[in-house]
Amino acid sequence: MPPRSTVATTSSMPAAGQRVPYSVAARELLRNTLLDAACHELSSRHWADITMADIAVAAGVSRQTLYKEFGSREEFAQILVLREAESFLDAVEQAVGRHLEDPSKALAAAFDLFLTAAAENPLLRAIVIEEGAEELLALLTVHGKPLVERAADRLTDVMVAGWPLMRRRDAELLGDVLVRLAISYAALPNGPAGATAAAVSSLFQPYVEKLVKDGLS
Amino acid sequence: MPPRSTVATTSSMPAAGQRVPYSVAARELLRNTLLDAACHELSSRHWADITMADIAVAAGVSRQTLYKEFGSREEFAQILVLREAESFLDAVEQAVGRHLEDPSKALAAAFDLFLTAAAENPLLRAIVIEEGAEELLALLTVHGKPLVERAADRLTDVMVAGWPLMRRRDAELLGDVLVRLAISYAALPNGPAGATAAAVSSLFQPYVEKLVKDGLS
DNA sequence: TCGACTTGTCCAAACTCTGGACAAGTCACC
DNA sequence: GGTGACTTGTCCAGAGTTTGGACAAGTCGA
Repeated sequence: MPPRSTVATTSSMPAAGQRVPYSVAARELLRNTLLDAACHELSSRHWADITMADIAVAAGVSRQTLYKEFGSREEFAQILVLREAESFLDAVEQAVGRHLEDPSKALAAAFDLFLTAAAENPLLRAIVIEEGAEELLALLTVHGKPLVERAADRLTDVMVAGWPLMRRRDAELLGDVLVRLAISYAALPNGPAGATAAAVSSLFQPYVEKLVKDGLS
Repeated sequence: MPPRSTVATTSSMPAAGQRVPYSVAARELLRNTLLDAACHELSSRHWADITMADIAVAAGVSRQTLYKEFGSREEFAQILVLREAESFLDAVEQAVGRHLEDPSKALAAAFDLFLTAAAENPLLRAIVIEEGAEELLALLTVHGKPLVERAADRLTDVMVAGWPLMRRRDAELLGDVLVRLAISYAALPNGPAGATAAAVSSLFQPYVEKLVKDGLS
């Protein structure tokens, strides 16, 4: 089995263990092999020092194949970041699911889990701590539209599914705000994860309780 | 993620999570996709009713590719059985490793685990319980040389590694005998797994204790 | 004995990956 | 401010795989 370090399955998780035709699985494997190779390189060098040729070689593939699969260095970086985000979102969804009875606790648990994992994640550490990763940093912030939208969407979906009385437009706002806060605290922590999570959770508690209980807008 | 149902990694398990170049991973994926497809078909039909074309289609690949990868139907079946065996051997090795201090307990635990897993394994059930799998059955018995040798080898290795005083030629005999017994009881159970395991273990206990303690031949 | 079907092999066409080349751009360094 | 070393992104011919259609030989039930 080709091992993926941080992510359980690939992006859109269709009913685990499903039968995938070889051609699809092979393409997925190629993309993951390349993304994995980049992650691996990142553990020893700065993003700015890693060339497309390095990544191709590390994946055991030609530079041409890399370009064919991900149009440009920019796109490659974008997808690298998005893939990592999916694994965080998987974890966050599970955390929320474990506290459906208490939205405030769910929020705190998800935030705590996210910040703790973020502090340990190799890719995020490379972006946040080290120099020479400005290009990647931009993908979380000024060029982070795809990331924020995708994350807010998934967060919205899990909230609407878990708390049916909550209106979608309220969940959308909350999702967007929470994602932005999460990224901010991941990029620039402010004390231990648990404390930040508790603080943010207490701040949103009244609002969330209201939405969940009587669905007011 | 390309899902393998029963086996954790592919045969010769090299230090999990190791970086594999794409071309190698892709070939492995192709083989596993085909073997998985066959397993899947076996859960609804007899082996004799499954054509090579069925397997190729189920894997999303041409019949030609299947033949190129595994010369013939015979070879394919052989490798299907051997792959399943590797997953059993992984489990058995772990069971032995958990009881290194008491060889008799190790033997009983491994035998128990093997028989229990064998009773539930879809491929083995297809061979043992259903009609129309004679071709596969032969691969465990009259044509089972590759299987028995491979299993005995791995068992020998784990014993020699775990109990250094044991002589290799004694371990080889013991490995061979145990594998043959295990196959026999898997094919034709004789009471519950635990009871069989305990009985076999008690039978071998004096011999094993002697080999482990003073390495006499 | 016939017809339907399978296995195993062949081949040309389609597709994918490779590796060498090149223009355009960046950047350190003189 | 120019030079050389290096990277990105694109191109292309050639190598390697996969495909699908075809066929001989064999099996098996009717």
